[in-house]
Amino acid sequence: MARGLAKREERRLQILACARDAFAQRGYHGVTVDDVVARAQIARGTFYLYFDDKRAVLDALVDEFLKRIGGCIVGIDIAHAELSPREQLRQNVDRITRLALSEPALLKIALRDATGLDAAFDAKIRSFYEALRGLLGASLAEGQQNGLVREGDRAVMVSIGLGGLKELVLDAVTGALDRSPDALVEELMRFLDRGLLVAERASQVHGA
Amino acid sequence: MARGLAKREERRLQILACARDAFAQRGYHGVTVDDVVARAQIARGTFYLYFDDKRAVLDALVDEFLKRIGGCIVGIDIAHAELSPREQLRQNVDRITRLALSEPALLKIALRDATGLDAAFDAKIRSFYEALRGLLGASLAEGQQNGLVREGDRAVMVSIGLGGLKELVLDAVTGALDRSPDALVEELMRFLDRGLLVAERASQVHGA
Amino acid sequence: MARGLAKREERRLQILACARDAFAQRGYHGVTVDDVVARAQIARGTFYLYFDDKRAVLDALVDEFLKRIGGCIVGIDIAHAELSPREQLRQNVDRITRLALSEPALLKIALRDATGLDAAFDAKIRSFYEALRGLLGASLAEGQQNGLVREGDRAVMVSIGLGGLKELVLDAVTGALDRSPDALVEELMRFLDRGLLVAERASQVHGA
Amino acid sequence: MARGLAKREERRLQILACARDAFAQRGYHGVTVDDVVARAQIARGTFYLYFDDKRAVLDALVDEFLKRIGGCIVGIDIAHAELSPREQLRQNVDRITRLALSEPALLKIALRDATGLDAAFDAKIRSFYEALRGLLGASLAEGQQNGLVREGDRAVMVSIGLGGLKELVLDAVTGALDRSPDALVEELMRFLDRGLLVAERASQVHGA
DNA sequence: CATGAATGAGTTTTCATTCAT
DNA sequence: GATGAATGAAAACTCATTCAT
Repeated sequence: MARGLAKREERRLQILACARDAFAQRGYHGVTVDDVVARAQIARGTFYLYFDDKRAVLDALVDEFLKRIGGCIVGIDIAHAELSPREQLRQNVDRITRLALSEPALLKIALRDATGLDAAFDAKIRSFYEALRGLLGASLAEGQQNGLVREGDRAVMVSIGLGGLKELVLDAVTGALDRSPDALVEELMRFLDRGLLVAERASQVHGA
Repeated sequence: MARGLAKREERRLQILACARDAFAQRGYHGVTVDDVVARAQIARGTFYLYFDDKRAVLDALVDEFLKRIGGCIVGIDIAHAELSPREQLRQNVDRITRLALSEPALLKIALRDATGLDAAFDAKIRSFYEALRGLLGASLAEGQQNGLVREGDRAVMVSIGLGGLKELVLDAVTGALDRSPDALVEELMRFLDRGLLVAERASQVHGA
Repeated sequence: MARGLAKREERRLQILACARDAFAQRGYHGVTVDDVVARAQIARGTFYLYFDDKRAVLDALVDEFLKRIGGCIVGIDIAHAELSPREQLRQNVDRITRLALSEPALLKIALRDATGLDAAFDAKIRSFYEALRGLLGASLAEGQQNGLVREGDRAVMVSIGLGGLKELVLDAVTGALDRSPDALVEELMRFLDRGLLVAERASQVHGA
Repeated sequence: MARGLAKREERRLQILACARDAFAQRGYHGVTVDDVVARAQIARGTFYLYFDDKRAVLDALVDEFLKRIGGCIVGIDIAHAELSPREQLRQNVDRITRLALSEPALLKIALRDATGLDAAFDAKIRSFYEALRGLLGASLAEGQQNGLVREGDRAVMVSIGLGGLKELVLDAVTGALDRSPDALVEELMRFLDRGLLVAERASQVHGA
């Protein structure tokens, strides 16, 4: 019985993997259930023994990916004994980046296909983002109170930061940007540390 | 004759506007030609008098939007008489932001639907991005040579900057972020100016 | 007024000619009303000022062609003062062949497209054939009574003869057979001479 | 598995038969896929499990028919031990005639619908005719050399002979000519005897 | 459980015909 | 009369889903 369950789970994962690769290559709408079952070498009907419908596969893939992304995020403890808040942040970014690069297919799917499908799906994605934005916003607030984060509109900061990270890993995964995870993380941290421009600051320094 | 052409163009625009709104609301794949013609209050066949197929409408919408986005971007002249490079950059960002916020539907379509459709479409989008990345990369290089931009991996900087801007305007347009264009632009410029974090730098300064 | 009518007729003929060429090239079903009006350089609506519908054009073309074919056929007068029955037959064949070769487009249309369209059309074609078969059958009967035509199943003879002539002119017109009308007629007559007619041979024998 | 294949072939044949009857009655263009599936009592989608499109059904029907017609044709062996060349020719005609009369629907389709559809189809039909004409022409040439066939333009003879046969079987099948296959064949042979062949006549003359 | 043949709702697209200008 | 934009019925085709074996 346990054996049977394990086998069932195995096949479920096989279907998920095949669907994931297909979705990543041709997009959710460009993939038919036929494509998936052909890759998985199963019969069409079998697919429906494991998933309610085509959408459910995307659901499962995205849910799992979001869960794993969520698992990468560890709240920052300002009073941490060993790690500075910045280092904790860096490790968060590092974990996310490594996960993203290790799952290029899932990343593409989550960022490209998992939006605009239907109301229920959008709500799920949106709720994940809201939660994430809330968490990050709170962290920024705490950081600001402790002088670790500059003053500024936190919601906007979150958008920029998240967008920057998303584009970074997406570009890395689609080949537009061929860098090691380390390089990406370090460069992102520098961005957070200092931004991009020196001119104004220099003049301010001169002016000071 | 001129009258006829004007009328034709008018109807074309009417169809484009209806399709744009439909796409923005339900996504390209969630919209049927029937939906579009119902909105436009025209017959199904009329649609095909103005566009070869559904894809052609998306093409037209995205092409035009990319063209307008491109029109917002003015190369930065370091030797400009009146405007500092930073101010020129700010104006670029400002124009793009205002355009994006003034066309929420097009923005959603361009960022959500215009990818993963088919090879031809992907190639077009990709080529736009490549060109944009090239332009920005070159600007960064020049900025670095002139001490206006900090050292760093320019391709990565471009990804982060573009991603930040994209997410910012998308969040603004989808309601996740309710801010005036001015506020968004100013906050983005602060990000470019200084990044996000102060703690480490402060401690480094203290340590120095 | 007469002028106006002449003009109207002229345009009607122009449309007919364009439709004829289009039908001959691409077949009735492969031709759209658009194709015809484009060739005729008229507006779509104008077409319907001259013909009730697309079928009516085919009707007109085929009717006229059948009428002209019918006009080629002159009943054979056994007691003719100058021309032998065989010569009268030869002239019939000659006229038909020349007409067919002079109107390749109409010939193709009449033999390829004018069948299987709808009941009414089929009935018309069928009635033409029936009349033709009746006429030829009667001629054969008279010929048999007068010893000019060998005994045999007249209906079958008619089928074979008509089929042979049809294929001959069709092959000539489609390029499968590049011969002068004279050559075609002479060869067909030889076929009839030694296969259908006894009179000439008989008389030759008698004369010998 | 073998069972499954047999079942599949059975259904394929069922669809072909229904399409064949529909095409024969209303012509290829007058038949919709819906008509065919209604006759076959299957769902629309099922049709497309067995054929790529409507054209493919016609293709299959015509291909098979042409193959069967081709199978009726046996090259004539002048030195045959038992059968005279004429008898061999008669048997060829007999086989074709019987096949044609046994498949009235296919005959109508092959002769009426299978032309002017599209370039590919036309090319196929044309190539069949060319091959047939080539074969018959060569036979005639050999017959002429051996004094079995009268002198004359062989290509023209072929056209007339083929046309005669085509019209004969078509008339028989459409009801214009109600005769037994034997009667048709005998009458056609008489036509050829006294129109194409010299041997018999020569002997008759000699006998006289 | 697994299969894959069958289903039929849903879309796209064409094109003969109409009608306001 | 002439025009050509607009119409919408009709057809082909796809594909997610079901169900008998």
